[in-house]
Amino acid sequence: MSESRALQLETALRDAGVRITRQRKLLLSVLADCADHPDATELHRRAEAAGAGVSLATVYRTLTTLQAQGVIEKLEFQGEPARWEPADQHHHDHMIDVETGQVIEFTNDRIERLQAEIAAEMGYEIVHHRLELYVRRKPTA
Amino acid sequence: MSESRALQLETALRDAGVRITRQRKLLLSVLADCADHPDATELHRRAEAAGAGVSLATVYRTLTTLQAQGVIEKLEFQGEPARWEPADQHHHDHMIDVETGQVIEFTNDRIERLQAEIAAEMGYEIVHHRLELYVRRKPTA
DNA sequence: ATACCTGCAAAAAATTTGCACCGAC
DNA sequence: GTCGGTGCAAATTTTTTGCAGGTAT
Repeated sequence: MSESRALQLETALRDAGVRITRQRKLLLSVLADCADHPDATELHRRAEAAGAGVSLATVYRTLTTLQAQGVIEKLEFQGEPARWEPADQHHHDHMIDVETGQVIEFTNDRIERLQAEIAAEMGYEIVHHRLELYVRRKPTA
Repeated sequence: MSESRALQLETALRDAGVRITRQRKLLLSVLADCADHPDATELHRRAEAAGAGVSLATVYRTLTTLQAQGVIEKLEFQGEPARWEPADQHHHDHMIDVETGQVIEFTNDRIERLQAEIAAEMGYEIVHHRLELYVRRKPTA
């Protein structure tokens, strides 16, 4: 399943003129298995753990390439190194639990619409946006 | 005016146990004059331009101190160095014109409320948030 | 007088890049 | 075979820190 997802991407990338090297294959498979939002160093660690070698420089270059192809997305939370996630079909925002560091994804159409309205009112259109809620679990009274 | 604002802050800071040094006075006055959102290097440049000297290390340390005192706020836009703004009485979000880099401040109560609702629905309370709209001027058809 | 602050220069942390070699197509 | 990709190590960029001396209170 995540196996086939990675293969699917390889075809699409090749069609887009991106060469499928051993390192890229490896990173695609590591990314396909991500349930979380790892940074470059962590992805490098996982890739190495998966057996084959990749240099950290190549990890960075590959992430940039895959982002340009729309395959992954870059997340830049407060002051941490950049994290990455497979590009999803549906846009979503992020909630970060400040205690645990856990990242929760969510969507809300009303917020999306309001953002577009606000921009439009001021004569702009949205290219992209970033909404992050830094939260704490509510005390269960 | 911005003169008195800086003096006002000096008193408050002193009361909070923060020593008012020549360098901090200088930075407070530079910050009070900011209509924009400069980064540490830019603040350093302006401070030097204002006559007296400050080391960049001190600029960084002072910014951290002032942030801890709630006097200024740190902005971290996409991949750029951190920028700073005087802490305002009223919270606001930011719109960044991707063509010009211009930063526009805005507020929207409905968005604020929706955010709180979303967090609450999932059992969280918001500690703080970040909403950035990266926008482009709409073609005036 | 005593902390706390500052400058300098070195260290860190994250990411990028030059260059020679290698491998996908 | 060609052109783009990779590894390595060095460079960049932004920010932090150790230490010796300075200064606000």
